[in-house]
Amino acid sequence: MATGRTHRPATRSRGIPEATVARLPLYLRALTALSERSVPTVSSEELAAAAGVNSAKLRKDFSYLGSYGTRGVGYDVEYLVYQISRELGLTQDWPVVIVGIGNLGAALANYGGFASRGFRVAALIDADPSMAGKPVAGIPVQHTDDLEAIIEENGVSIGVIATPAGAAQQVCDRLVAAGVTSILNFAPTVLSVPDGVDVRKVDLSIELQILAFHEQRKAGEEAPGEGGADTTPPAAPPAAAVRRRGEESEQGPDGDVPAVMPA
Amino acid sequence: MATGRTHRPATRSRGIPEATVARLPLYLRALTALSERSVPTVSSEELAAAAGVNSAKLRKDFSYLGSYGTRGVGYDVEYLVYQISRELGLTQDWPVVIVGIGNLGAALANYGGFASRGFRVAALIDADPSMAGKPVAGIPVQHTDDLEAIIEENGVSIGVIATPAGAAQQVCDRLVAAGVTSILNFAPTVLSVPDGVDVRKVDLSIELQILAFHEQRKAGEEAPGEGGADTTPPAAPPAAAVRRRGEESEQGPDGDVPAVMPA
DNA sequence: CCGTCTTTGTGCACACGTTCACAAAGACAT
DNA sequence: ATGTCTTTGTGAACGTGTGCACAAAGACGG
Repeated sequence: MATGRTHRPATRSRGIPEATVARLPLYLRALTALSERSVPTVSSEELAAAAGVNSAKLRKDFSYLGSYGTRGVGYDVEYLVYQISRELGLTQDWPVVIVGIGNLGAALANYGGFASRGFRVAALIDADPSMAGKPVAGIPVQHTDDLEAIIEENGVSIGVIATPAGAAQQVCDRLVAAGVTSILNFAPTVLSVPDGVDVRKVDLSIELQILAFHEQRKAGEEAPGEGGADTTPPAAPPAAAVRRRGEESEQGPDGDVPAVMPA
Repeated sequence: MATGRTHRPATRSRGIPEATVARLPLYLRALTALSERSVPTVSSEELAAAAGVNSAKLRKDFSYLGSYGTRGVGYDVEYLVYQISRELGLTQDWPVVIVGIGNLGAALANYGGFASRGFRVAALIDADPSMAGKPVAGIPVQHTDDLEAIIEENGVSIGVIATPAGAAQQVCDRLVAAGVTSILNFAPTVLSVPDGVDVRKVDLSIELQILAFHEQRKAGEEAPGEGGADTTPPAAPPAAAVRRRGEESEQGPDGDVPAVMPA
């Protein structure tokens, strides 16, 4: 039970809200593009459009960083690029390791956007001995046995897990034990980590399921009277669990999908 | 300016909160694992632990679906699997196309978790003529020219974009024009889509930058007096933009990083 | 049939995030 | 200098999400 926390209540450390932090990279990318086109300044309106957000939100986000920006003019692109980079910690180099060099791991290793912004692939690690030494994206794959040594030697604090689900927790534990305190998890599993370790997950399957939900919603609203069960009615509920559905006063008052009553 | 909406305010269609929808796949995965182990029932406490969330949150999430579950006992695993699957629209098959068969696209095509839950890779599409016909993950790659025909023939409503950033918007436009209404975007760009089209993005670079932020935060708190600028002080702000920083009454009252004063 | 014990379902309070709308700050022209 | 005009920075209102804590529901034993 007390193995480790999975949720992260400690995020609200100081100052910048988590939602804002998550948008900073977006702003940074838009600003970088402007910088490459030698645009000297942008208004919040323009930048917001480029980043795909609301201009008020953008201004509030920036207000957490400080009062950069000039009223009546806008923001100095170069200056803002630097400020956001600094805030995100991109003025220094972050060595990362990728564990699990299958299809996905290899794709990640080859991904250009990695190195572009302060991140450097320090090592590729795989459990398959036959992969050892084989270069992927110009970097020789190393064996899992050396994981701890690699982490320590390179001062790695960010690890990327691209292993099968079954191996993820074990790899995670070893990474954490070796000193990694931030993990990006591509394996479809919930990772347990001790306090102080950040985990972010990227899960293709989950994203698709969320899309499917909305997709179904759209289809059901256009063509009503179709969104019922179309496969075999499933196992019956334990006893008399199927009863109300939107009865208390909550929920929408329109023709809802009735709870499937089997048996 | 009025090219298309990027934010999605239309999500709150009816009933189930977006945050809950995003967690349903998590519950479903945990439940499926239990189902395979032939566990008949789970309590909210157990299931919450398996899904890495708070049990109160889980119960509230389920309460939006209806009153499945038996007090004093818990939830019937099989029944709940079905209910969530149905709610997510996984009782039907969703044909998807993957556009851009590079390293990442190929990895996605090979990803097993795809087919496992209602999703079927209907086609792989790439702009490179030399790839046409070449099988990836057992599916022959087709050329971009046939995109519209493929979408229509297969009734595809979900598209995955794994192209380089430069091509993403163009591909997106074609997908949408051909009838796709949900897009999963792996390209590091903001996509503009008309109302009614859902876009979810997966961006490795952004995730890493968020981790870097927290990583820097951790390092800065442990060893104070180190987290300053360590690269060249950047371009000067436009005029006199650098002034206050946490002066109004907001922000943490401790020794903050002073705004770098260049020149 | 009644009492006890477990676990759900949810009202309520609070925290977080978003958006509006406007005063204040400065650029720029005259 | 002074006035006008643009755009920032932010107070305040609102909406969404989270977590506590407890009443109600039902299983189960006697």
